[in-house]
Amino acid sequence: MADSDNPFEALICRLGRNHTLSAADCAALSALPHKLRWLDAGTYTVREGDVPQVCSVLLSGFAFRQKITGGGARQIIALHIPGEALDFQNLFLGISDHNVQMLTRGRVADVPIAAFQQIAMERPAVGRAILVTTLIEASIFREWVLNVGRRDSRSRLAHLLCEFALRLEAQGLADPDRGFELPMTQEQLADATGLTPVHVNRVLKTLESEGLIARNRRHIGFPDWRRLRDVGDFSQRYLHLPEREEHGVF
Amino acid sequence: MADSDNPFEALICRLGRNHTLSAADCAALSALPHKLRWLDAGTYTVREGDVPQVCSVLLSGFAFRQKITGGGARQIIALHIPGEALDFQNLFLGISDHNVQMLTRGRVADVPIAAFQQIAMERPAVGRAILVTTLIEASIFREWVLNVGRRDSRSRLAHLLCEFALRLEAQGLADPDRGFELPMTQEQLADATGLTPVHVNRVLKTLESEGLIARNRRHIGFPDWRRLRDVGDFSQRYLHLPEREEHGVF
DNA sequence: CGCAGGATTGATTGCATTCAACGACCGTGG
DNA sequence: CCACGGTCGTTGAATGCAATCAATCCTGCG
Repeated sequence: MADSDNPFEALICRLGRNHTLSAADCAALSALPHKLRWLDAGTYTVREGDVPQVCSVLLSGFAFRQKITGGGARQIIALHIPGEALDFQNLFLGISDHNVQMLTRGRVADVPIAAFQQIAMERPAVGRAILVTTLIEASIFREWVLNVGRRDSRSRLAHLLCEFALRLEAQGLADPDRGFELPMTQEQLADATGLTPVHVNRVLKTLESEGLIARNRRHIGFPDWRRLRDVGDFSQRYLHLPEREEHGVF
Repeated sequence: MADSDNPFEALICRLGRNHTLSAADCAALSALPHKLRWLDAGTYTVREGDVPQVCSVLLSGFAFRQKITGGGARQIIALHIPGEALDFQNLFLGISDHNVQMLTRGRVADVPIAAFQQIAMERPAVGRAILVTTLIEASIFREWVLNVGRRDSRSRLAHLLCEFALRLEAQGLADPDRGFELPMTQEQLADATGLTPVHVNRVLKTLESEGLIARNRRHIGFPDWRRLRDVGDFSQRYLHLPEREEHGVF
């Protein structure tokens, strides 16, 4: 292991967010065998059709899931932020039905699938935490079906920005007051929203001109979170974030 | 219990499809406490915002998941056929983030959530079978994001029909050679594909005139399955059906 | 018979796409 | 240091797919 710090700290925090883990559970998670790797943007961690042998845990940087149509059109299905495991979806399924790729350069810890399966079966609380995490991912998939199926371009983008901001905040990776660095090109935004890059560009400019977002290169600010949230028809219920008092700004 | 037959037979068969269950596991499932109910088309089994107390198992008829935008547009997220549990997605999540509704009149067995949680925690094989089932549902959500996000109307509808046909067949509920009875209005098809009812009507007529489907009221036949599959850009990998020889017709 | 829900058809509109070009930024290498 | 190439972002004009609006047609049913 390259560093003294526990690389699974963020993951444990993430898993513990929706289901309490004992100290022993956390220790077992920390002791998972793994290999650390740096991956460049665009690197695949899972390919459709493969039978994954390891489950990568994202330590830094960002990743995404995508599928491609026969015609070559790409749809981004989900975004992943540090602290999330990239492969729970494939843990028990065998052949992968989609691709997982790095959005930016970042570091991952590759854990053998068998090790995750074992810990999930031997430690009910961990198994349950993993199940809950995958269920939340499924909830996000559902919201994306709605987003892409029934919202107009303006709402779609606003919704995507809201989701990303809130998830970053929940993981302690961004202070929404200051906005965040959106690690995506407009082409990737297009693939995530089912639009074209050109149209994404126009909609972003619209949102900016309306004072709903502030842009500085890839940095996105939220001058009027409430209104952006309304435009994006955004309700955070589907993220199943733990209970807490209303956030000041959000 | 109203009838002598085991109402969970189809569910057990379904759960066992992707993960072997012991006789004891099956017996435990069969012994789940439950109440049988007949539900009319349109009846909700879960409502967004509710904390479900029971998990309904669909015994006959069809059901679907849906979400509504603030503007009132509805998106159908998934379809459910007999033998499927309607609420694994909410089993461990608390507040439901979407609605589940009957598509047709049908019969369900309501099982207390706690009973399902208990059996899942006490019987690792059952827990794993439930996990795998929810992962497959998630895989279907992903494919729907792609379908709605990146396919044109013709492909979307063709894809939907292919999926439904294959799932019915896998559950032994339809013989694809003879087609099947599609339990949806064109408006519901529209909500499932992110289109308008009017456009669904036109696309269906196109598919029919091209010889890709045969229609007789709600009955859909497949005069040229291969071509329909191609038009729908359909690959059954994402359904994670158990391995077996290629189907004669499909 | 008449009603109601769903299916069908036509005419028109509009949102997003497509095609094409240009511009801005950045790292690289001469 | 600056020219160069590549990626990404921006803009304009034209096109097109699906939406919208509005009737009309079926068909089962009370």
